[in-house]
Amino acid sequence: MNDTFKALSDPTRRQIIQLLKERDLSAGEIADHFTISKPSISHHLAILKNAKLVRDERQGQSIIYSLNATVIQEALGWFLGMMGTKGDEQP
Amino acid sequence: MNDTFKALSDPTRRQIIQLLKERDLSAGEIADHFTISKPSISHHLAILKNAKLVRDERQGQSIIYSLNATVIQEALGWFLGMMGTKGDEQP
DNA sequence: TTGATATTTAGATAAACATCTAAATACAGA
DNA sequence: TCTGTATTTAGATGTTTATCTAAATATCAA
Repeated sequence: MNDTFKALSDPTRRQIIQLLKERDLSAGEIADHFTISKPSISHHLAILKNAKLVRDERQGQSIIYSLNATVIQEALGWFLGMMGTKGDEQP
Repeated sequence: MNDTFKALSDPTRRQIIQLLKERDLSAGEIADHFTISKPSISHHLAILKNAKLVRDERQGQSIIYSLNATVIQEALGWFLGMMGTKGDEQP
């Protein structure tokens, strides 16, 4: 779960997640939304992939990235449990 | 909001939040839960404080740390919005 | 197979970060 | 006011991280 938080600690990567919330995108399409170089975006994608927050699938020349809904939900739940304030536990 | 995620990207700091979920603690009591030095813990506390995730209040010789419930709730909401998967938006 | 497009890998660099020890500050009690 | 306790600040160090350019790999189309 540490990988998840590390992955989310970078603003570019969070923005990538938000983009993928709209629709699946190729690596190049993702890179087009940023000013940093394609290799840098590729690196960020690798980190997101390693954290299993996104999946990739080759489609011809392109590689299409998509959110891994399952792991996103898991992260959401974990975050809720971690951050939930004192009064939240109901026995 | 970037400060929030940066603050949460470190396992020690997440553990501190979990400790403070139980009850308010002095800096020293917090440090006792870890093997790293007190100055290091102090540094982590400063980062959490800067992100407004915790508050501090001097009480005699000690400084008591507590969760800032408001900001925690905000962070929770922001995270939910950020991570929420595609189907989540209901018009 | 050759050429063009899409993406990643390699290698380098500078900035940010976690950690330490030693010293400074703040407070309480005698 | 002196002493002891609690905490933070300063300064140093090694590691991790984000970024870049150049080169490698993979796929498609002619």
